[in-house]
Amino acid sequence: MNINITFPDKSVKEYPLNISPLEIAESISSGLVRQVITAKINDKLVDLNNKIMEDASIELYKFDSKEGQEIYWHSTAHLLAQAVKELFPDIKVAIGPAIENGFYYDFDKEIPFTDDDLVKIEEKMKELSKQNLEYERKEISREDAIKIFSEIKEDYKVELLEEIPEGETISLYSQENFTDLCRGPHLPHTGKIKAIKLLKTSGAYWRGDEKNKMLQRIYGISFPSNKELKKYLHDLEEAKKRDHRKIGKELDLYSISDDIGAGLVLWHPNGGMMRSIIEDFWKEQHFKNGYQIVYSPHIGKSELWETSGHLEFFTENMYQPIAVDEQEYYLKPMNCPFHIKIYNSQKRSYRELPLRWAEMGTVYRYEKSGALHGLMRVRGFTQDDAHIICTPQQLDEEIEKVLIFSLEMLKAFGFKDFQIKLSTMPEKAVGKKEDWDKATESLRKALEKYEIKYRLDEGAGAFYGPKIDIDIKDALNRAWQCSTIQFDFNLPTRFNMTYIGADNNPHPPFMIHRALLGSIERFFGTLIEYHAGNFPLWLCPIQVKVIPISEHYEEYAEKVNNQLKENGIRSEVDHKNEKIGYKIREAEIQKIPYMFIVGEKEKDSQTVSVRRHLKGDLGSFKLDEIISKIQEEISEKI
RNA sequence: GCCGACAUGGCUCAACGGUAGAGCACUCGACUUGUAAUCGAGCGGUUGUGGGUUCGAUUCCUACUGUCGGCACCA
Repeated sequence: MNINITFPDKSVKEYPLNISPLEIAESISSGLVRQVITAKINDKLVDLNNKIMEDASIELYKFDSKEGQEIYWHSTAHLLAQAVKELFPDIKVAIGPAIENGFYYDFDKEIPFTDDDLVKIEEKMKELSKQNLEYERKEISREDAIKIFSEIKEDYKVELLEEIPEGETISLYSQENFTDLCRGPHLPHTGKIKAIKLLKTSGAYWRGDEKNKMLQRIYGISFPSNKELKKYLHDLEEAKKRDHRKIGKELDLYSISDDIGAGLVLWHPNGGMMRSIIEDFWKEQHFKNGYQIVYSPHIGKSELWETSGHLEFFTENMYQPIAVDEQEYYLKPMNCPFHIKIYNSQKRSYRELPLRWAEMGTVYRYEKSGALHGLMRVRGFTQDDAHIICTPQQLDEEIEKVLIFSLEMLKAFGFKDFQIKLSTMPEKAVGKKEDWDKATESLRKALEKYEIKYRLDEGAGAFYGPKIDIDIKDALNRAWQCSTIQFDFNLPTRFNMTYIGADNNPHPPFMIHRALLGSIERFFGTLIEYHAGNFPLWLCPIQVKVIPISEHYEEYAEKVNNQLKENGIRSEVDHKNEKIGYKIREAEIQKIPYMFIVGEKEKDSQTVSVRRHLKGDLGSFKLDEIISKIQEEISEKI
């Protein structure tokens, strides 16, 4: 008896009943047999030896697909666990999934793994992979599975099994004498795993809960060829060169000093210049978008933070109070209470709304030491904060406006690649359900109206309201939340905010917190990594370095420099008594976009020889000509 | 906060149970230079901080501080 197999291109071929995806691959090409990792039969991923018992659609996946990689890495995780169990029979295994880049496996081991252990484990994995051990699937009852894992004292597996709902298929995968609870599918055998690298170890809580035991995690990656592994490791090294902490030091942008305190940032003149440009642009854009600027102090009395609820809910993130005149003052962890106080300073009419109040507000939060990270996670930072206070009728329009504003802002700085998520009501929340629904709906509508791709994060909203967050990834692919648009159903009530409606009655307004860049510090960190320090011209602290060939041309160099300055271009003359090659090298390392080389020729013809960072010599230009070219580049923000 | 690793001049890094060395940077001198490092000399460190072991520690132990990689947190 035969069955019909439909391929992704809609072509249909006839095969004998009980044929496997691997056999189908064999019928196509030997190259495919070598490369195929998994198959989707009727939209379900299966092992390659899975028998097909009816007419079906098929899709074969190689390592170049997301599906293929996931299965490949997941199988490598099993191989890792097998190797670890062989070397350390007493440890217990927990879980080991594939992740975005590679895989990990968590183990319960009293003494953490050492670097030497890692080397040994990797060797063992390679040894096991050469043995072409088959990944065998077996479906069994829950009782039997619990029995099996209880006998071998794999408590974590038993715990997982006990939580699998009744009636669900339970499958085990074994290679040789190692058996793991797993949904699968897997590679046909370990021999498919050619190149393996264990990357790092770390502690990780069982089931991601701080209250649980800390397990030992091993991260790794694998590829079908050594060449791909090498490339991956090379790319990783390259990515590390874009680290804002490294570039921040090299370009003298900022520093963080132990003597001042962890997570407290010093902005050096170069970084300060960039920050000032960013802030000027920010302010200009806010005025254009109907915002008003407010300012508020860095500290406030304890009563304020009691009213706001921060002392109750946020206290472990706040610095200790300062006692003055029998009063306690706290450094502000947020700006909102101050903006609300401005609002409450007079009776508000619906005719005034919406109000959009923005502030570059510097806040202090006591972040846990382990959370600190360069500019990305600090203890003192300046939020580009704003609060929008409006009526329910104005909600949709305000959300749309702020969403578009925020995307335009990121685009102005060159960001094209970011992830947007919509977070909805968590289990513990304040405020009326109907307000939550209205607000969430408003956020969702705005995203959909502009066809913005987003991920729905159910239950991940703040306790006080739903939100849209925009994450930007750093050089090592770690996501950092920058923009955020959050509703607040907590503070307006706590501070009893109202406006007088057309009906002459007081009504509670809607309040939206939003930060477009997030914080200047974090945003600057992502900006550095995104551009690898090769900033768009308009942001560069020094745009042109005028480099005289020798001391004889310093006068002409100064003349050029002055003309650049008069035209609003940030320039400097290199007065060092060095050869031209040295000075160019230095300017290149400093990533200065334009170098004007001036010597005899240039002086005589009143020109400059232009070199562009990373591009090289552009030839000779009349000064006016290159100045207008640069001005154009600056105004276009490219 | 938790797990692990690490901490040497401004920077990058070396060395050692017997009180530290290189390159770059910086200063001075010579050279007067044509698109990624000219040569020479000099300056610069009580080896993160405190305690302990030792005849002697920067090296070994310990606590703290900080950094790095994860985990957790992220109003």
